[in-house]
Amino acid sequence: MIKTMARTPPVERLDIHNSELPVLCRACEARHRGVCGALAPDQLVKLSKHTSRHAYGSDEELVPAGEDVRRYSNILSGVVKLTRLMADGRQQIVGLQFAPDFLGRPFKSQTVASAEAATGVTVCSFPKSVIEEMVATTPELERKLHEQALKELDEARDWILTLGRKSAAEKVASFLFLIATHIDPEHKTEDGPVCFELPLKRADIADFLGLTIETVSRQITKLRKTGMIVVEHNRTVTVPDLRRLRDCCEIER
Amino acid sequence: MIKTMARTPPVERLDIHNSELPVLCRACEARHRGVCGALAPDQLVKLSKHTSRHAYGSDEELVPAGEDVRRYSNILSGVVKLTRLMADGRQQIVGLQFAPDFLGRPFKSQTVASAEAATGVTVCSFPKSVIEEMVATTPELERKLHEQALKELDEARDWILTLGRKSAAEKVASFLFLIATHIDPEHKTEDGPVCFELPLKRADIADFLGLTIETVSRQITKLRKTGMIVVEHNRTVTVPDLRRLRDCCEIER
DNA sequence: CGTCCTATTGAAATTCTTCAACACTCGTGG
DNA sequence: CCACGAGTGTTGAAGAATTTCAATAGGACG
Repeated sequence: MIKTMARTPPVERLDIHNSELPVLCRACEARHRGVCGALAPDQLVKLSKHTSRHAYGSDEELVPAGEDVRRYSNILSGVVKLTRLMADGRQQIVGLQFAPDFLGRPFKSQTVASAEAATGVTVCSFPKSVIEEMVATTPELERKLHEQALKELDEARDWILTLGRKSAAEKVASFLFLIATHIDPEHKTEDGPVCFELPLKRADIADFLGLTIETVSRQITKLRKTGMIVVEHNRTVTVPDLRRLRDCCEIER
Repeated sequence: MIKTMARTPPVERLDIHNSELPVLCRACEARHRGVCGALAPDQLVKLSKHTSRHAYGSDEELVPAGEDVRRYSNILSGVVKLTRLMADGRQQIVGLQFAPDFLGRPFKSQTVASAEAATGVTVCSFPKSVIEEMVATTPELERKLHEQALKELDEARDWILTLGRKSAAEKVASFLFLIATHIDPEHKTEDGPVCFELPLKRADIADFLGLTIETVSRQITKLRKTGMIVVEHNRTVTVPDLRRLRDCCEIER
């Protein structure tokens, strides 16, 4: 599970209104840091009437590409990959989303990318129409969605640099750094030691980095052998010194 | 040049109010298809009080990376490249913008990418503060900006696929196809013959595609020799059959 | 006419992919 | 309890794609 912002929930205000909130929303992360934070209690009540939770297993498709989408979602837990497919089967992950990100393309019923669960994923979903109605009357909601779009755009452009100009070694280091700094919402450090579960298998990492499985594997081995990371059970990664890993990414400016 | 929306300008309404419009805005493209389309005449008057036009030569910097930005702009003509630089000098273009795109990162004073003129560029610029004030009171303006952000996000993800999974030949074909379909706002065809000036020199194309100048040159030569394109004076490109070029991009889904 | 900038082309070097073999884990069922 | 297969990950060697280095050419401009 991952959070995108460090802000702590406004506890007192929450206590006051908690009884007015739908049961579903009371303990929900997205209520504070996600788009629902822009909604008033009565709006949440209205929304929750059409809301349902879903769980998906690894590699299950949440939103198929090219289909008419009628529902939007909030990611409650897990990691979602947005993937694009080419005619000959080549695949590329064009975005990763973590809780409590909003899932869906506002103002468009079709997306070229499909959304798949990378790990186990739970979402809270609601009809497009209800959200679009609320967007029209609640500027704060549009602001939230706008800000998420801008954040995703920033991230996409970061990734364009990585894909276009970095070597395989730097790509893998950049990926690990990305996960290390995104996987734990509280632990927003950029240095020191970190330990986490890789949310993606090698094939997904390869599709994210524009590499092959084998190259990813070799680069991970290299990072292991230089002590940059420690890997257990293929998925559990420990980074003894995050700053040293960061240096492998060659990011700057 | 690119359109953000398919909607045709409301001609009658324009005639009625034309005399109320600032002189600068009357003939402006951004007035209809850009963000200014969301503004009422009195807002345009207010904005135009703080507005100024600027012209930039090729490779001039419009917005430096990492600096505090106090002004936003509309691109009136020309092509702007958003570039990111790595510590060792490697460079990547993370986005291309055409008239009448909006230039600036709402809600943030710093950007990691710098904006440079790829061709000669003219912009209409205004203080950040004025726009942010108007955004707060004019939902249509935020909507426009939101939609542009989403459009740019879609384009960035298209490009992630190109960078991550396409061969050099497909990348160059994709770039030419992109330019061919974006350079002329009126001529929105996806097939038939097209002729245009390349807005980027080889070094820029390389930085956009994550390749070297030499590879770009070789791939262009290959496309020339197969009759896919005709090139004059290094910059003037004719595509006899746009659909055939599109097939070289291997896009799908 | 020389210089700078841009673009092209060739040959060698490097990086990454492809193909192939193998190892590990986890369930299932004999 | 072990064999089996599927899914996942690692490693090696050969091959292909792209980069690097180097040389050349053309145009614009003083």
